Amino acid sequence: MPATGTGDRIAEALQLVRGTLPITRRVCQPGTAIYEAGEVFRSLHIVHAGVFKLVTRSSDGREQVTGLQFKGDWLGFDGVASGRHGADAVAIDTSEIWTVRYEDLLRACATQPALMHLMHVAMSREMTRDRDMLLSICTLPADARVAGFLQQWASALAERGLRTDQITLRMTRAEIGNSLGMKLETVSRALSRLARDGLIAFCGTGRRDITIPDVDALGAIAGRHAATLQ
Amino acid sequence: MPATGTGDRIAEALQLVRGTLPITRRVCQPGTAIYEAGEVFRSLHIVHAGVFKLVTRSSDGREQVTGLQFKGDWLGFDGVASGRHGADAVAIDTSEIWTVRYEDLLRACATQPALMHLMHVAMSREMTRDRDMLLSICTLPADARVAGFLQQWASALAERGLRTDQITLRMTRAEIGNSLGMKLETVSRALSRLARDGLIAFCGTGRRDITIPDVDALGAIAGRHAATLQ
DNA sequence: CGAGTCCTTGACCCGCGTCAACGGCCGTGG
DNA sequence: CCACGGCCGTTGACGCGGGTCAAGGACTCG
Repeated sequence: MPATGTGDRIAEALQLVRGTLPITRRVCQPGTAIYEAGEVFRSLHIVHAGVFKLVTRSSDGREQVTGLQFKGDWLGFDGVASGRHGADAVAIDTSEIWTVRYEDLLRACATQPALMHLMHVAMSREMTRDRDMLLSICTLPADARVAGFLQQWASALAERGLRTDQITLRMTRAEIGNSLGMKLETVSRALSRLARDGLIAFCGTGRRDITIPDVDALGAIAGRHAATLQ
Repeated sequence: MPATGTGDRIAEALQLVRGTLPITRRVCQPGTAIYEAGEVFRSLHIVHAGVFKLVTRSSDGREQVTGLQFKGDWLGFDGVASGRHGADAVAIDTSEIWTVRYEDLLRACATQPALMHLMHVAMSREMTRDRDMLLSICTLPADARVAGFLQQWASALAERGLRTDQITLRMTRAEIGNSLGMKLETVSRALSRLARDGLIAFCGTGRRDITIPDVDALGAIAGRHAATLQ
């Protein structure tokens, strides 16, 4: 499958960063944290391969997956405001991360407007995504949220030119549930219902590999529910 | 009550922007929208007085309050990524807004690192706030969310040096509920329970003016619930 | 004084959380 | 080789928090 326009944009962005800044690369195994909440903020990171989850914690022990970052997404913006990170960034797949010192980035931005805009776009996109997430969680029932999650995952892969005919979820049911504001049993049931209705199909031995015959049909089930509201 | 450290920071930030950029000022009545979802993005806005809500909408008619912005907060970042706004920004009180063209801002940032950092801090803070919101909504029961909402509102006022002994909620129960992911009846019941337990008290004729004898006690009820989880 | 909006409170119900049992897949060690 | 325990996923039964529906009170603006 050829890279899409968005995929090209991501590649260009990565090029631009690599061309204008000193970066360090690092490969991470699933489970390793790039940074953790409370750590002093010094650097930003760009996902070059793999997937990361952002985990926000409260002082009393509650925790919440507040974002999933794919290739081209940035990590670490949460530290800019206070000088300390506000979440953990954990690899959920074998991943490669590029790291740039925030200081270097600021300096480079002064002479490279394109670079600055790039960063702003990344932050802006992330804010929009967070809000869409909030919208889904607050207004959709469990099944639609799971369907939306799969659709988002699939389109994230598609944008990056990766195969979407067969998808391997790199998260447990509990993690998916946490990121969607529901419990693991609810995720399991939702997936079973989606499979029964033919919107997805499990393949392979484990139950983490799925195929999505029609991505748009998945996205439509959110709308279908909303329609019954009126 | 004297301005706190944070209040000073906000004042300084406003000074810096006004000193280095052409801005336009505008006073808004409650209900007026600074921008709406879908509009072409050209400018950023800084709240100079009053309160704004951000309303995110889905294509099928669901809508969600995804943020409240007080003095010193910025509006419009959601438009940077795509060139179009992704939400409505609506005044919920008589407010004054300062507007700067994004283009001008970028130019000024090239020579004024402090200005650039200021903007980054504002974006970063907003992302952190969004995620804390998600955490609350996904992990706390209704009463604790309402308590947290009041606490946040009170501390937003306190940071800006405004009186917090008596607070006027500038939103209907429906709006509060929407922003917290619950229905207006649930908000009403939660407030009644908080009042019965002495954590808040209604004052004045309408039921929008409340006093909070102990702000920290309000914040603690979230933790109290979390403690029972273990 | 009437209409409209907002808020409160009760009664009922349902989606999802909780608890529990069970099966599959893995790595480890006898 | 199989036995074992740990983790993950599925499914059922049941209960509860909060959504839904409905009635009524308080305030505001004509």
